[in-house]
Amino acid sequence: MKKSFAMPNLTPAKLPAYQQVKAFVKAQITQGAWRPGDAVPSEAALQQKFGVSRMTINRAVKELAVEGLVTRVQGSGTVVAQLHRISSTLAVRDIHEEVLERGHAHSIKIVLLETTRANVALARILNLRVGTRVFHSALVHYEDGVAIQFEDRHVNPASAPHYLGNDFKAKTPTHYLLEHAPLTEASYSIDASLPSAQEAKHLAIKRGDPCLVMTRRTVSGIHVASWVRLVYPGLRYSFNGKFHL
Amino acid sequence: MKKSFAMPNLTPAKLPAYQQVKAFVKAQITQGAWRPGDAVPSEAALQQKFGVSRMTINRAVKELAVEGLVTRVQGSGTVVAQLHRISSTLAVRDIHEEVLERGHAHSIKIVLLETTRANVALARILNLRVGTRVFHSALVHYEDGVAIQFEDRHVNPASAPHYLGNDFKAKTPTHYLLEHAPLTEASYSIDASLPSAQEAKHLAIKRGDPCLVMTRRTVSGIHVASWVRLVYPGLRYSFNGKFHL
DNA sequence: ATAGTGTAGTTGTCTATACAACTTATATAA
DNA sequence: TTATATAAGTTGTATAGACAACTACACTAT
Repeated sequence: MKKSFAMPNLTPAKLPAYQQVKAFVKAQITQGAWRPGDAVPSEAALQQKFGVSRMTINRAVKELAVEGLVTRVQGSGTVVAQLHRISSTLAVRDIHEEVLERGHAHSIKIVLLETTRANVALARILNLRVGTRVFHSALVHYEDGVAIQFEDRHVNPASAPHYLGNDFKAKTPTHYLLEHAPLTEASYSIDASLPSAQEAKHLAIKRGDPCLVMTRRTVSGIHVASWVRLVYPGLRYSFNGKFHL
Repeated sequence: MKKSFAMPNLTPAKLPAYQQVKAFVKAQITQGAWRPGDAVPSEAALQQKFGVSRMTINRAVKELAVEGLVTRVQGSGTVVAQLHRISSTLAVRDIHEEVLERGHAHSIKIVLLETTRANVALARILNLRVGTRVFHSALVHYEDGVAIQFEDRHVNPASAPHYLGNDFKAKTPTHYLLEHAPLTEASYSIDASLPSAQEAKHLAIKRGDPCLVMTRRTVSGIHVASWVRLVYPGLRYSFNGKFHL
């Protein structure tokens, strides 16, 4: 007899013990019974209450701490966290895949591919000496023929010496770099600003149309691998996120 | 003798075993020895290698999975994750505290406080019937006298029946709502757009100056608690995030 | 008053073991 | 060929216990 027949399991299965403990604590916080700053019962107390081992309680509360619902201090205790966080994971990922996932066609126009030399500002960003050779690429990404992103990127040759040899029509810069320069660190900034004349032209928008601009600096090992400015037409694009207890 | 004298502890203390395991796996990924899609050794294999109990290995790899570096499938195994994530935690927090943390003075100007009735769009957002009473507040936040945020908020009376009775000069809407309507769910969207005439006036910017706009919808228990539009002058404000392996 | 000591309570780490749940590949039977 | 069953391997959950590390507080000696 197939197990799936014997146990249709239409009713949700009993939750693991540690999940039940988590759910209980969450409920107290959600319903306002325990307010920010209030003490959460000690592991020993919860162990008594639920009749499970301390390791199980520890796992539950530790996970809640990772999720930011409670704050733990060794030797002192656990309290309900002061602020609820929207944990939004921003993926450093290939826009090619993003577009395909939406069921649309992705295409690229190459605007510029060159080797140039770092000026003062770029040298500081990439942590290089002024005048060092750096690669420079600029391209436009289209979703179903509509321009959605202007990508202006500078790459440190020490991280990806054959960057310019890539066929960007087949493999995006992001894809190439994730392959050839494993990411160890990244920082980004999201601004609103107006496009440059070049950006406006390639995105087919007016100079006065606001844009979302993400600048991102990625580190691979000991080198700053790349610095990129991604310009999105503000009227066609937004960053979204969600959070739930 | 004080312990801090006896043990200056200038050399970093020996890491816990699970941290060492995590560091090892991270290093393999960082250095490119294990590439996305590659299999990570089984817990049994790592247990052999490090000579620790399986629980310790399990903790290490499980945490790496939470951090998004590896993907685990019960019964199958662990593989290096395909895409590295920028884990940026966006805090739903009081701008009052934010400003104070920067060592600046925070002040508020109340633009509008009223009770109104939900139109079709607002009713759908707040999950109410058209015509239901809702609270409406609009205010400007200043940092050292400079306008940094225009806050336009609609609140569901079912979640915070005494919202309008709050002294907003003393307690911001965010603060009040976090206290009176514990957050259970939130979703947000970040756009670039131009300010309305009213927003431009209160933020002391030009109609053509781009703005970062965050719209946020918060849920408390069974009710949609509030919907808010936060307008930041794009030339003075940005959202930042960081990620590291 | 001040500094140090001790103690109880709390969280952090780790072990050795056990069984459950699931995947994959192989062997077997219809 | 097509199901079905079996087995081996892997991760998920849970236990009971132990010791370490740290905090907070009361107490003591100076």
